[in-house]
Amino acid sequence: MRAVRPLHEWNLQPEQAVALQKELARRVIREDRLPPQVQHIAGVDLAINENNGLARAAAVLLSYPSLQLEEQHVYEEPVRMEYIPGLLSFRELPCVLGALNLLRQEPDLIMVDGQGIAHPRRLGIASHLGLWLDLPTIGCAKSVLRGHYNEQELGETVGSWVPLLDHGEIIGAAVRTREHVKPMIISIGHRISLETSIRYALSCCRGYRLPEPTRLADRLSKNNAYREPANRPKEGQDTANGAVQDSLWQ
DNA sequence: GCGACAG
DNA sequence: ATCTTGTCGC
Repeated sequence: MRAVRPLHEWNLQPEQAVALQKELARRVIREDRLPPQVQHIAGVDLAINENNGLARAAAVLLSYPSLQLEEQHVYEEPVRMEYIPGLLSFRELPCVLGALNLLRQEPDLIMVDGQGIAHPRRLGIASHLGLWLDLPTIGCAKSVLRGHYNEQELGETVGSWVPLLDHGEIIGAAVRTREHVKPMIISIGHRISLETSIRYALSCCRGYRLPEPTRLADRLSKNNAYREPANRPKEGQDTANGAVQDSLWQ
């Protein structure tokens, strides 16, 4: 993907990061500023391997609306910061950017595993990423960080949704992406409206709770992460080698 | 002081 | 995020 101008430093103290978030939040665009024809949607996620201290980010690119997988990349680097609620982007974004940088095709829209503006300072990881790349983004979280919604009024059928409210302000929506399953928390990331965000989130679902972009990125970030079965001889491998390795197991 | 707290 | 077996329901 094209190179972008860094917005700021990443290695900041928590209080500096908080101050920066307040500053950046003012730049988030909450209206639709995306191509009339969205043809490619990217999904990103990150997993951590506690065995080696590495964070592995995954970026996938899907065609839209067909949702065919066109690209998938992973990028690893050491975990740089502990998890602090509200400061997730400072822990995960540098690595996520590394994965997105491997894309050949620039996406029209990016879906992120986490909040957009449904955040204490209105700058969740999706919004932060959108500002950094100046691309439309949507926050697709599995749970609430900030705000509340009325569970009673949320229907059980796919497509129903209720607003996520923070002291009366609408900061997102609880969206039923799958029947009888906990709703996704969808919020504006950047350069998109809430209504449009919900529309894309739903049109990217294929029978699972998570929209495909995020679901596939989530899977990719975990699958390659520390999953090499021990010495299992492969087809066509020298039998003598297998014998030697078998003996080493004794 | 107590509760809440993306991933 | 990660751990972790069975279990309830469409």
